Amino acid sequence: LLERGVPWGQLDEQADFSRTGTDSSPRGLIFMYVAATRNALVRKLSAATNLKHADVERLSVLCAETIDVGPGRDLILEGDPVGSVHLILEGMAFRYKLLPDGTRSIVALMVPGDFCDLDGAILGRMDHSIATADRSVIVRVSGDMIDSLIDNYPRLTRALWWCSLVDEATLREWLVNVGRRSVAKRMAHLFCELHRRLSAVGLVEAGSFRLPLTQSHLSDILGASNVHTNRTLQGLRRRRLIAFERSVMTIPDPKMLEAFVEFDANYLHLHEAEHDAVFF
Amino acid sequence: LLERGVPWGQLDEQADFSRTGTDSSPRGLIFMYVAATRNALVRKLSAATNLKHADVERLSVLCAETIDVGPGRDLILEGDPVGSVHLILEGMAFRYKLLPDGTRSIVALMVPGDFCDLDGAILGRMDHSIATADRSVIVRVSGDMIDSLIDNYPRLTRALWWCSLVDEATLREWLVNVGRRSVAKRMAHLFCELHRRLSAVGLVEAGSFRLPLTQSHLSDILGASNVHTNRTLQGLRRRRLIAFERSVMTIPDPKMLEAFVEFDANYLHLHEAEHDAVFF
DNA sequence: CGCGAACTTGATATTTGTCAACTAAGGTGG
DNA sequence: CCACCTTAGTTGACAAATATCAAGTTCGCG
Repeated sequence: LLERGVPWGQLDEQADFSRTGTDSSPRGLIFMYVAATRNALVRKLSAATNLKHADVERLSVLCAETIDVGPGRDLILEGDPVGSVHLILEGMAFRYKLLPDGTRSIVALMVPGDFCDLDGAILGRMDHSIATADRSVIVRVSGDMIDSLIDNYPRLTRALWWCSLVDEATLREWLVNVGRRSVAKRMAHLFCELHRRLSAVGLVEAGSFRLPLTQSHLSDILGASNVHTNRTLQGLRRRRLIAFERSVMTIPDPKMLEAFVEFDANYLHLHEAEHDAVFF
Repeated sequence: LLERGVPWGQLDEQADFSRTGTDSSPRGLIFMYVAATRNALVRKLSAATNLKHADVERLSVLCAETIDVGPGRDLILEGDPVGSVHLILEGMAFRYKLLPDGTRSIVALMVPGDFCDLDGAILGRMDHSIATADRSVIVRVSGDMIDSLIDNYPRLTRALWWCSLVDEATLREWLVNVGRRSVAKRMAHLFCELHRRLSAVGLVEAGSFRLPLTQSHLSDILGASNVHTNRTLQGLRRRRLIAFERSVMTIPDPKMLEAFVEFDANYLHLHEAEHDAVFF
């Protein structure tokens, strides 16, 4: 759905009308349609809040400058001041903290449509680091733009705030996960979550999605040792709850996996409200 | 510092000038001074962002209606729609989730100056429950007020957003804590955090603060069993790192406790910026 | 003075971590 | 195209951390 490296600003004339079924739309609506189709962020926000034409246009304008980053690269480090905000367009990134003994703890995964350091921009300084897990296409938005957005676009501000609150809700669920579930269930829960989140942005096909994480990444997400993560993964494979190789995760029966952990997706706040303002 | 049940709006004439050392302040400044002294929220926000006179006044107006709640009472339950927002004035509350098997996981502690369900107000529905840990005085702000605030007070909106981002940062640190530290260190880390947070709102006296949590609460925060929590607590007591009885926590040597867990308070974002706009 | 909740203790079971070796896969220079 | 090298993944044996179970004991309060 997202074509690698094509800035949305240039996509106006490539609109696919199969969904609107009309060619009499004013240019602005075409733009919005393209943006909404191509941009996981706009899609996410539209599902949750009632954005108006001007909001979506403004949001799309933000996304002029994209950068292409290889896998395993730090985007920003703990302690850095934050001047600009990054938004994942393609690929995957993660938030992490290093303990004094060198142990790593991964505290969030970011998929297309997610902001990386919106929090840092408001708080002023990063209290954690961010790195890519995969080759990624990322939009850089200047801090000034965020500031002016807060001053002039209350609906958009609310939408971005909404984003950071969904991140927070996810963090709460991860905390429950690590605090109160066995490693096998933690792992299954993580995979259920990713399945849902990636489905929501159209990145799951036939139960499969790209998951560019090593077992070491998984360990640092789940708070487990590498050895135990390895054995747990094998356990889930043996039960045919998942298949995972070469960075491709396949969940043959999502219902079964969700039943295994009694997964409740409410915390992801997907499809929270029916949107009505984006296309009309 | 906070006198039980006295709405701040009525405190104008009770101002204590010991800190300003002047009696020529215009009435507005007196009001702001009182609000900033009495209201942990205003204090917190002022430390982080540059609020103007009108912002502080607006913030104080929000706090007209207070309610008094006993300990161990649910304020709001998972799944509830959120119509109004609660702010802790006095006491302590916590966020929690219940797993299908009845296990509880506590995912946040709220102290005076913290919002309870600002997240629910923006997201629309609670994805977790909130209960008091102690008898508490709580301000109820209507959702409409929050809405109009977002539309008309961008600086305040940013300040409230800032609050929710600090909550998020705290959640990340809790996740690291539970995922990567032994129970003893988790516990020490929690106590370090509370010491800092309560100090910031003036609730620590001579190394002691009220901590109305049972060992069962602690277990559900730390992701440990009751028995293990009990033994770990005894271990910290034996090493004279803490004293904790009758809901009073005493930390004889905070430096020593912080050294024990290599505590780094950056994530709390206290004293982030020097404020200049509140008193002048 | 008695009752329930909170706390404490010992014995034992389970989960998970650590260590040390080994195998497989992908990438690189000759 | 192969030899090498590095990283990721795998395995078994063992140790440590933590949970569970089943009794107590103490504390606060009516």
